[in-house]
Amino acid sequence: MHSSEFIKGTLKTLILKLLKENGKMYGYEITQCVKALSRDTIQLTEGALYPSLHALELEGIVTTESEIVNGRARKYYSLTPTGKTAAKEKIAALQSFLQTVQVILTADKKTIQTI
Amino acid sequence: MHSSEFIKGTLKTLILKLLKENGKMYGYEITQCVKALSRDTIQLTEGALYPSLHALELEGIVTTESEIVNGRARKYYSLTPTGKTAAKEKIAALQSFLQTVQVILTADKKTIQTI
DNA sequence: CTAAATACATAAGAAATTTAGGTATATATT
DNA sequence: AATATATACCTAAATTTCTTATGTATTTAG
Repeated sequence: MHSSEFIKGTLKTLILKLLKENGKMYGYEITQCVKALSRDTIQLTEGALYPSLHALELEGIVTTESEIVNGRARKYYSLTPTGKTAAKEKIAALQSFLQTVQVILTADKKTIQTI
Repeated sequence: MHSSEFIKGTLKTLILKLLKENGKMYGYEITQCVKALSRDTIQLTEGALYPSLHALELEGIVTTESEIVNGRARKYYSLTPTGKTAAKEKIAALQSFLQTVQVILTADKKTIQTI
């Protein structure tokens, strides 16, 4: 279960993507979802996740509602109207960026040297 | 020329990729190369680039040689033997990570909700 | 009954980047 | 001739973001 050092900067956008598709999710659920979707290669740390969620709330991107389920507190996060717009933009921007990086990483000598 | 906030964590690996293909490059050349390969969407900042290069040198990943070209000093960076191995690993790791993130970003509701 | 899983949180420290500044030469523009 | 732009390097303070470590608490599995 080799975690990667590359999550930097992508965490918030990944959260927004999951919230966009799932409607609402709670923190622990997000960690498990990312773990499953990444085939156990990305294990979000709680020390990174919760502060990110709190920041998104402060920014007005998400709202929260607390529930007690099976005797345990859960805090559900969902996108605000502003958040939905922001999510679309962020997701598109990240996809575009990833594609650009892929182009660079897969470029061959000729392509790079003819610049 | 909209720069992205996602470069976080990928900078060193991008440098290694370019050095791997080009043999040796100097700082300014790296910024121009990334700019061109990214169609002007990624403009490396010098404040990020030079400290990264210096760190790679300290780590023994790259070595330097200075030259005067057209009356201006250039500092060429190239991979050490250790660096070549490290570069291959880093590049492969980043590609694998990017693919994983792409999978998540392009997953649809059904896929995500059936976890 | 104890460990693991579930579920939240924060805080100190480390790492990486942004922002802003500095130096200097060559070339293109006015 | 003067000025702006491009080339070429560098650093340092502040900020952001993440890791690591720690804490609390309940449920479930062994």
